[in-house]
This record gives sequence, C-alpha cells and structure tokens, in this order.
Amino acid sequence: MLNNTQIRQCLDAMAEMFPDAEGELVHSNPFELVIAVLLSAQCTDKLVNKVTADLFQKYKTPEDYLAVPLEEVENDIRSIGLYRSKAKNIQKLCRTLLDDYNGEVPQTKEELVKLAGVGRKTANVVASIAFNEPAIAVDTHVERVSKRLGICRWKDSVIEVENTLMRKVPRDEWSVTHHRMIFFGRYHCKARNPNCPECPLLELCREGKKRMKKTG
DNA sequence: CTCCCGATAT
DNA sequence: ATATCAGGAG
Repeated sequence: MLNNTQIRQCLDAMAEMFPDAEGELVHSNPFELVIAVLLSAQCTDKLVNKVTADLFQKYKTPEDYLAVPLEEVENDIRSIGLYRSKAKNIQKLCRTLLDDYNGEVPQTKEELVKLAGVGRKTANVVASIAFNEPAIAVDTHVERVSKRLGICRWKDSVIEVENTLMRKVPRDEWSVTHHRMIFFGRYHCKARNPNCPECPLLELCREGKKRMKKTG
C-alpha cells in the first residue's frame, strides 16, 4: 500500500499529465447533465455526446420525455446500449422531478440517488459538476487506477475505494482528482494496454512493476 | 448475484 | 471472437 507521500506523488504526476482534465459530457444545464450521466453507464462519453446532440434538441424538459411513448425514447437512445432500462429510467426520473421537485434537479447526493437510474457514481458526478459539491465519483477508471497503484486494496468495494480516496485526498482536491484519475485511466493507465513503459509512476506502482517484469 | 446491450478496440 | 466501455436495478 502507498503512504501519504507516495499518494501525493501520484496526484501531482496526474496533474502534470492532465492539467486540463474535466468532465467531457456535453450539457448546458443540470437536467441535461443528469440525463447524460445516466446514459453514460457502461458506455463511452464520446458515444453519449453523439446521441445527446440530437436528443437535447428534441427533449428540453421532463415534460418532453413524458409526452412520447416509451418506445420512442428507446429508439432515440438505442445506439447507447442498455437502452430499454435507460429509457424507462429516464421517464421515471422525469416523473419524479415533476412530482417531487417542481421539475428541477435536486442538489444533494442524498436526493439525487433517489432518482431512477441514478446511483452513487452518477449522483457524485452531478453534485460535483453541476452543484460544486466536493465529491469523488468512483467509476471503473478510478477504481482500476486506485487498485493498480496501491492506493487501496484489490478486494475493496467501490464504496471502500471512495472512502479511502476521501480520507487520503484533501477535500478541496476531490473533484479535480476525480477528473485527473479518469483521464489517467482512460488515456494512460488503460484497462487493456496500460502504458507502463512511459509512466512517471512506474517506480511506486506495484502492478506496473509486475507487468514490466512479465512483458519486458 | 444476474441482467441490461450496442459500439469500439484489440 | 472477446473484453471493455465515466453503472444501476432487481
């Protein structure tokens, strides 16, 4: 496991590699962000942006998504994958916004996770990006990077990873760290073919050293 | 735990 | 062909 100094090295290296890391989901208000993040589950941001380009032209409000049959929403997001459950969740979420929140997106994580299709990770992303609430959303990249580097243990659950990061990273760096870890994971410490040979963190990375030994 | 599920990289 | 993609619900 890495000590606090080594974790600091990780954060600094990621900051140097990806100084401009930020969310890549295109949106112009909290409602669009919720829809975009919901759609992004098990799916790349690039593909989500391709779909929402048309989607957000057609559907501006919760009422708009409820004014058409479920099959029409399904069809409009089909290329995303998991489209049946996501379409159903979108309409259910819109119904809740109208019934319980006056058509607005609630601002706290506690309220956000009550919405259909919004779990812990999505709630963290929305709270962080739309409402400036410090949060570390643990997705597949954050989890993989944290475990490979040794910031947390391999067997840790998503919530344990999140708690460890919140404990080890200063609160005012949570959101930016979240984005940098995602960029680091997406473009450098990739799931399939991590770029260990050119990694500034190789010397303190247990997984990286193991891989370098294996593949030369 | 399983299921949802199309697009993409390898 | 197959693993993986900014997960969540049942």
